[in-house]
Amino acid sequence: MNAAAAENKIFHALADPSRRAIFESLARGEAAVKGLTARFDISQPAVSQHLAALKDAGLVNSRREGRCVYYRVKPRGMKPLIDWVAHYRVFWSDRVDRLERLLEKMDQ
Amino acid sequence: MNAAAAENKIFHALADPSRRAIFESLARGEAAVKGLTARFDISQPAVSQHLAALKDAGLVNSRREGRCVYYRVKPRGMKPLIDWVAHYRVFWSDRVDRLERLLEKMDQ
DNA sequence: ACAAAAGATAAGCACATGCTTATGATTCGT
DNA sequence: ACGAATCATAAGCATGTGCTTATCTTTTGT
Repeated sequence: MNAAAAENKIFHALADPSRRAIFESLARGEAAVKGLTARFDISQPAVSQHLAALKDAGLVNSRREGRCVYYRVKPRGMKPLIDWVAHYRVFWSDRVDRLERLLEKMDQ
Repeated sequence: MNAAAAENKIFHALADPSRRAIFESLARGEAAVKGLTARFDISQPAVSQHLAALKDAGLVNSRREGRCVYYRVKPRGMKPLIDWVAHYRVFWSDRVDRLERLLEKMDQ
């Protein structure tokens, strides 16, 4: 999958408020579909569909344990988003820019 | 406008491929509606509507000069997006997280 | 083996969205 | 003053999207 396609899926996945809320919830810790359904005021299928979109975007992973399926944030899932934003870092702040340069030095 | 509303508008604005392409084009330099319409294979009203969405999200500014309206990237427009991403930087790599703390020390 | 639990998938529906064409509002050139 | 140029807005339409209920699959407990 090229970069543009990855950006598309990630931006699309995070554009929906419910989906972003689920992702933010997962960022605070692993959770099963049952648990997520309890927190948000939408049906279980709706949660599963959102999770499928997040997974397709590479933002989350799933792990089956018996009847339950636990979802968790994929560590480097947001990398395409980071890279896209970093491409326009010239418009942010000098501090982030310095962070970038420092990272490059440490990579060497 | 609270942070959540700003995130919503920005993610929504950048979720559409055409709109993101227009934004990326503006990132390479200021442009008028006429010029953008020439580059992208959509009608002028479509371009204007996309620009309105980008402007509503705080991502671009506009400047009128005679009959032409020039759009350009708003310097800190992506800050809400940066902040949102930074909030989950713990999932990128531990290295980045440590560097962030190091940078904070250096700021003092 | 059977029923319940947990989740994924299918079908359908109300609504949002991105595009078009048509038109309105300003501004420039002559 | 008048027509052309530039852009914004309105109206309409085809498609996409998020939600629901219903159902299927898999697994657990008894």
